[in-house]
Amino acid sequence: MATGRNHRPATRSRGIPEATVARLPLYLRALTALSERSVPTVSSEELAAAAGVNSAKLRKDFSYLGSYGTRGVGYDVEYLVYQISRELGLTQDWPVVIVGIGNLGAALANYGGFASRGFRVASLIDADPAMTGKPVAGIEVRHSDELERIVDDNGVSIGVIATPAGAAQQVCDRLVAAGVTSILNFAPTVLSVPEGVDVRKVDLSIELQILAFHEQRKAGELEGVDAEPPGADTGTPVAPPAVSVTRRDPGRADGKSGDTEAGPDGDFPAVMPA
Amino acid sequence: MATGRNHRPATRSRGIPEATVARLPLYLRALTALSERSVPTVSSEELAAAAGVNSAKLRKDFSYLGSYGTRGVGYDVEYLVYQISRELGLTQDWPVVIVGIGNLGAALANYGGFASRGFRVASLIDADPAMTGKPVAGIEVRHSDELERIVDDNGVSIGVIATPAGAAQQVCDRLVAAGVTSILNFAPTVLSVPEGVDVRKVDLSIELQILAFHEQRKAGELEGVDAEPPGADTGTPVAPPAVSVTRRDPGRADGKSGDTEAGPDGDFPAVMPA
DNA sequence: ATGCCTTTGTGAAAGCGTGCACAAAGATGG
DNA sequence: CCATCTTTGTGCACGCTTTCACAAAGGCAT
Repeated sequence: MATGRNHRPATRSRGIPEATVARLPLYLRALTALSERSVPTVSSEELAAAAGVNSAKLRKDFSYLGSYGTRGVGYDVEYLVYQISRELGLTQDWPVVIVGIGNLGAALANYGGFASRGFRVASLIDADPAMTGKPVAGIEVRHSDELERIVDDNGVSIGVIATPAGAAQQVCDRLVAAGVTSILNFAPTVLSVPEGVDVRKVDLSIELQILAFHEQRKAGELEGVDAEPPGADTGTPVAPPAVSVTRRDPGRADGKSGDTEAGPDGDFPAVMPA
Repeated sequence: MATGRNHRPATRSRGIPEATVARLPLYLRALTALSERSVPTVSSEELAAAAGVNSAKLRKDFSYLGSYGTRGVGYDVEYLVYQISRELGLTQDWPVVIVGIGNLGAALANYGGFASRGFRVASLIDADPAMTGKPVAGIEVRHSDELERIVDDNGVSIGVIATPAGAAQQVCDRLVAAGVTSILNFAPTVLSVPEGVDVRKVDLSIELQILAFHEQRKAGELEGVDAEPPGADTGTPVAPPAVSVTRRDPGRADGKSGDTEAGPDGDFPAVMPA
């Protein structure tokens, strides 16, 4: 679930629970779709279905924002779009820098819609001198030497880290020192930041592994394959057969097993490094 | 937070809480790093610090797996790596298909390390005939007409959707019909799937919006800027000024505001469409 | 105007997750 | 063999989240 640091009461921020905040973007998306179809009002039931949540939960979520509905009718779509946008801080412009223009960084930069919801790519930054000056998504990549100046000049408070894991903490430190107070981290590392800085993490590796867990569970439920009785205490902790076993993929017998960071695997550091 | 569907008791799967499962990959990563440095054992305190969690939580998490530690010493790194890998189902090979080879799909495919943790890219699939046959990351892109056959031939049970939002549900339906039972969705849509199919969602848009919320809150705490007293009931729901206001960016006055899907914004559908 | 019907907003309760604090377990040194 | 010290495993309490269920509110038809 890509959670950030949680060294705070979880429900800071004037009453609105963290869980609710995390769902507001979901509602906003559903509402925007309705708005584009010129739907004037929507009931909690309908909107909840569109957002994929329980209607009672949705009503309670909205109740934290205020009483924006009309009993017997529902919610005014446009009004709610505005209220949620305002609550999320999307009615203002957020300049964002992306650090690490590898495959992922480039993909992010290429997404033109970045600008369409209050976020604006102020700059792309990469440490590789070969990248400097190269245009990506119409923006010239700038060298990381300029990081501090870029952040300062543009008043950037949100930074996206798409570097290899090894560089992430250092980049993070520099961003924070330069004034960034919110970081979206794609690198597979636990970033340590000072109090007051928010970090959120997106990690495909983790998502896939969670899916694999459930998938295995599903497979094991049907037939007791490989399932090894849970309570079965193996007694003395015996050393495992090897780091990885039971691969049924015959090929790929090259030596590149241990994927150390900055390894040979392209420059897609944010994903699948486990 | 990229949560999947939650129409289940949350703590299904033989006792192991969902929250614990979500942290296992984190522990695994930290342990793998220790293993590479040939560290033989680690205490819950050290490992917790490396994984960025509370040590009590970590111990409780491990207690669901069994008693794999030694009091007074800690945990055997290799043994724990093996146990967690096994629990997550990473000791077997998971063939994965990626559907939608736009910027993001290509970025995912290019990540060589995909294979390094039990996941193997079985095939890349795209609906655009112009893409068919083109090699991406050394794998030929195949046309979506072949989707069913590919899934069937390779015994694929995990699918990654990186298509535009408009195509996601359709792709999802076809994947499920073909036998896929776990889906990682990068498209900004709520997918509806039959019972027994797991969906997890990764959504940069949502993460950024959550950051913006906290950022705004931080800014508002210092000075009462724009903060509008929370309890202030505006009385009758007045229509909002406009969909977006208060942008302080002077430029970008083009007409592309509403980003409908399949819009002009490149092919990075999975991110920032809100 | 009145009554009915729909839908919101919200107490209250149940369910989870987290973190404290400590007893039990095992290693280690004498 | 015993004492001490470290570290695990877990009972317990607390707080956040979710869900239920229903009264209050408002529209609408007659």
